[in-house]
Amino acid sequence: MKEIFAGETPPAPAALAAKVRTLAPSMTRSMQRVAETVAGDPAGCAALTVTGLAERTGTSEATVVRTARLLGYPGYRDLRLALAGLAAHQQSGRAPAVTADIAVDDPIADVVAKLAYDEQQTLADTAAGLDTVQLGAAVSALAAAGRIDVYGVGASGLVAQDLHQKLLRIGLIAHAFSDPHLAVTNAVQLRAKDVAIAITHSGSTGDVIEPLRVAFERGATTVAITGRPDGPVSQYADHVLTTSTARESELRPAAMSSRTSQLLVVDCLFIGVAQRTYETAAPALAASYEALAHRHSPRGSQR
Amino acid sequence: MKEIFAGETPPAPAALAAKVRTLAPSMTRSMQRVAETVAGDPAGCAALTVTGLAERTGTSEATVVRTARLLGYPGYRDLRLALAGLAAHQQSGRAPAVTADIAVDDPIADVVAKLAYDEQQTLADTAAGLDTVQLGAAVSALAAAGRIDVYGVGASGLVAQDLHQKLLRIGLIAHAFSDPHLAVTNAVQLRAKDVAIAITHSGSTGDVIEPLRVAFERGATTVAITGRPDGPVSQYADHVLTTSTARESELRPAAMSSRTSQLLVVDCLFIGVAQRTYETAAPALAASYEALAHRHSPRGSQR
DNA sequence: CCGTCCGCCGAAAATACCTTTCAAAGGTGA
DNA sequence: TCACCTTTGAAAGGTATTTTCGGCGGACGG
Repeated sequence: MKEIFAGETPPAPAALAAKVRTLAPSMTRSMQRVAETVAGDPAGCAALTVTGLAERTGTSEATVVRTARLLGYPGYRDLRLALAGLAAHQQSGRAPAVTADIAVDDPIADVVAKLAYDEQQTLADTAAGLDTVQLGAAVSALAAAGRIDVYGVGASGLVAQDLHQKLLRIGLIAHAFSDPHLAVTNAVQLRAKDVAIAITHSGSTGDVIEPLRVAFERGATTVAITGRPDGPVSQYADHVLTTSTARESELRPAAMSSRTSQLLVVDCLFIGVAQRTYETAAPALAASYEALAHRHSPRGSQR
Repeated sequence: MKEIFAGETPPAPAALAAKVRTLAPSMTRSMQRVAETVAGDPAGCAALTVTGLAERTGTSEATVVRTARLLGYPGYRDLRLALAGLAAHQQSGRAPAVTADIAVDDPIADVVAKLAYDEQQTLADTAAGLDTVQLGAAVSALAAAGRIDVYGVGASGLVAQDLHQKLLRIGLIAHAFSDPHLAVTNAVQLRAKDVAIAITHSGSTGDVIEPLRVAFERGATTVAITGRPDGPVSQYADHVLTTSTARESELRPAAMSSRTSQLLVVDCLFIGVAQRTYETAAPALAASYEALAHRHSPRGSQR
């Protein structure tokens, strides 16, 4: 678990709000105050010195610097620069309207609009926060893998299956496990050239970490897709792909936005692998399409 | 002679290049060098300290500060902040390339951007095209249903399972079938108060239409979630919810965007039902959250 | 051609700001 | 309750920025 955090986050362009949300759970109270203040008013904070921001948040300079570090910057100075950039950025793109939470008495049309907006937001945040270097490394590993195991339980289990289906379609040998026992017993079979992928929003789902650990110890390349890159799962992951965490509410469980985010990551992995293995992937995709065609409207369909 | 410049120029937003040109004649040689460097590469200069910029322009710190003053900023620090903002601004200006298709040789970062953009587009299209009346009717049927069966095969099967999981979470009696035989044999059991939902992008997947037909004939309320509302599946559907179809390409199969679209519809159904059955849904959601909590980070996480 | 003046320039001192260290306060589990 | 670990802010320690100040070079008049 040596340098999991080394270069974990690039300077971060505009996805600051998303990053704050992602990292908030792993922050201490005072750091959260700082992070929220910063995310809430980038422009205002950019004008403040360390001391100023410390006063405004009722904390100390040290805490402000610590927060800046956690957000991926070398120090406060750089956070401040990023803040200035972000301020200029959102100055141009005027604010949207449907930021409100979904309420019990919202008419159905509002629900549609808000959900769509939230999911779009989640996608944007995920894309902005995704470390393309890690992604590229994961793609390379997948493209060269002899065998690929994907672990996920609950809502993440469906994402695991989605990835599984996709990889099969381009001719790779992949398996998806939702059963922790099966996952572990199969993980034991993995060799150095193989790849194991764990999908967990919380980053601390034991049922998923365990098989990844086994795969890691067997020498396989391991990938974690998680919303908590600092969580336990990262200990056994060679490459960590961070999904974004949207605000949740009583009616909108976290599973919903995490799923959207995870699926985007999975899609990126898939496309990336398909590019690398184009020679075999393209015909395989075409073949699977062909094979399905005749299953559409074979019976019935008399107008 | 301190405040000659006080209030002379406002912070200056993005018209820095223009200001440089305007003020250039009144500048001394070294100051012009600094100003031109800054105007030429705002992003690069934003990363430099006073000393760095002084070296790069072959001048001294004092000159850099003097230049910053002349440009209307209190000091170099503020010029640098403005520079960072300007850099971010013109960074965002160059992003219209994402409308293009995903190519085999796209760098991974482009893949991420394009995929995210496409999926966002799909969401917007779906939300815009969704018939809220049909949706409301479907929600009512679900909220009042005694039993709910969901059919979907292939990629749509995962969506069916997603809906299934969600409905279970709020205490409804739901089942998802990917196996056409099981689906049909179970559809026979449905009664008038029950609901059957078929999910098929093509609208003509026989394996899914067949159980829906059975359910329809048994008198259950039937719902179709399809990208082809004019397809055969609609014959047996009381309510048709239309998903949007994004352009697909060789590398990006239709399944990808249809899934995004279907999931949004499913989410809307879920939230809608949760609203209608709030009294029972809220505690059920809370309970399922509670039940899962202790499965997170049971082991590991030393450090 | 020389001397003096004037304004530009940069080295270095002075200051403001940022970062690090360290010890105390607060919380947690045994 | 105690020991231990985490969090936190005060203050020391560094760096970056600003200011000061004297030198340098050109311009102009003698």
